[in-house]
Amino acid sequence: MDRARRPTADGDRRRGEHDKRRPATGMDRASVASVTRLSSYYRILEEFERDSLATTSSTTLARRAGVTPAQVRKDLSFFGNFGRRGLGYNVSLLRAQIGKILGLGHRWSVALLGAGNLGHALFAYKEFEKQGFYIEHVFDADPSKVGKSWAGVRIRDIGELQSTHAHPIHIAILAVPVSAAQTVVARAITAGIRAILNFTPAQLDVPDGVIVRNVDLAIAMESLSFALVK
Amino acid sequence: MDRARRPTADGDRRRGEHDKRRPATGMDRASVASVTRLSSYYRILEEFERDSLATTSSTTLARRAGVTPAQVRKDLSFFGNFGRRGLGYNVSLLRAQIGKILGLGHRWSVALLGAGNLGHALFAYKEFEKQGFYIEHVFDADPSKVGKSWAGVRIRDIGELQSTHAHPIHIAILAVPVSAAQTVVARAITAGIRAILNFTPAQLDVPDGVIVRNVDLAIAMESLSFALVK
DNA sequence: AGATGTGAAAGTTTTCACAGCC
DNA sequence: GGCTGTGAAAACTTTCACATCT
Repeated sequence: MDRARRPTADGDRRRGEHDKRRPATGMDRASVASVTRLSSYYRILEEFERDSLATTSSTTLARRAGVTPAQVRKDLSFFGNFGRRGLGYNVSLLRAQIGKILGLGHRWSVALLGAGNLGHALFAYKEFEKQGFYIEHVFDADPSKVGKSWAGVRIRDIGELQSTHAHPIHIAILAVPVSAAQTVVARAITAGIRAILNFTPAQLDVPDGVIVRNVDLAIAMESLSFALVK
Repeated sequence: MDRARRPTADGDRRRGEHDKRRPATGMDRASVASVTRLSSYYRILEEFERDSLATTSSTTLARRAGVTPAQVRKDLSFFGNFGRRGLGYNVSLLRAQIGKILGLGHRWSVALLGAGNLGHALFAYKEFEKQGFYIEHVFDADPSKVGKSWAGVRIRDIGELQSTHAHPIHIAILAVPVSAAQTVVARAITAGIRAILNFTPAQLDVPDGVIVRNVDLAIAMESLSFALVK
């Protein structure tokens, strides 16, 4: 099978791999780093909106996000012209536009794979629902967990992942032991899931068209110890 | 106070900010991305060692890590010449050398700030101790939690963070509510902590010389929804 | 032959600097 | 004067390709 070739260790992925020769839009030109920054602008704008600020500028936004004003403008320019020269940006309009870019208008159905400690913490994590990510399915392999419920969601056997679901599952959160990671991911893909947030240290092997973002906690820690020791 | 200027939203940081005009060593030339990859090579080498492989090559390592062989060699070249031309790398030697680069020889003393759901999951996360990160302190502001113990570690009031400690705390894991993030971080810094793994969505304001790595779970999720919707 | 280590080339991202608009 | 949007320059990262060693 033809498999994705080159995800960076921390979950980035180069672009331009399977261009269909459409004219390049902002979608294609913006890097993962740029999209990550959009998320942080979005958070800041939510806050500005709560504080009833009507307008803002790339300078203000940049200071809060810890980047340069030029970077803010460049990031936004990949997707359109959202500001007005001389005036800046309308806070709620810009927030809405970024939200649309990030796909935050949708209600995303998420499956949690692995109901251990980490799985439970992620299940309880409030920020996900705020942004439209609903963990509506929980799967685990441990018979002592299967059948129990978390906040009304029944934990089902991981084998049931591939059974037909009334509604499609958009995203899987992978929080199983590293030894089970590849097997479980293969099942998720068979079940039609095309986006995976991977909390295991495993380097997942997925077919083209499936998106993986790695959150490796130990690696993040090691980048700190590297900085401390250097 | 003079403050750190430009961490990228996902925790990267440009180099070359306060060069002391020493000749550039690998430590300075290697990017955060490169160090992240070193961590993943380290994991793979541990596995090779368990499988009793004596030697390996940049090609083998690269395939497993999902990068190119040239990248493996370049990453390593920032820190030294660990291989032998024509022969490849000695698995255990290379693992040891990378471990040293990453500061994995040490026993790092870690304080967990915030004993909520996420904090508990991180406390229980096995990979940390395997790499030398020991969560020896847990702090929380909630009086109903203070005084309880997790696996022999007593949860203390966050106010005690600044009391003198017999042994220094090297790293703080920040898992408090976002509203408390900046206050708690200021205390951690007063207590002498210079490295922070930040699980809150807050953009932390820290003095120069303090290292922050952000793990923003909602942002990781948003980068998936962006890819799904585009 | 087979592999590393590394300058140089290619590619990507960030910053600069300024035209254009309010 | 203030601020955006953007080509061009600078900086940085990855890949190439080959000298060098076993």
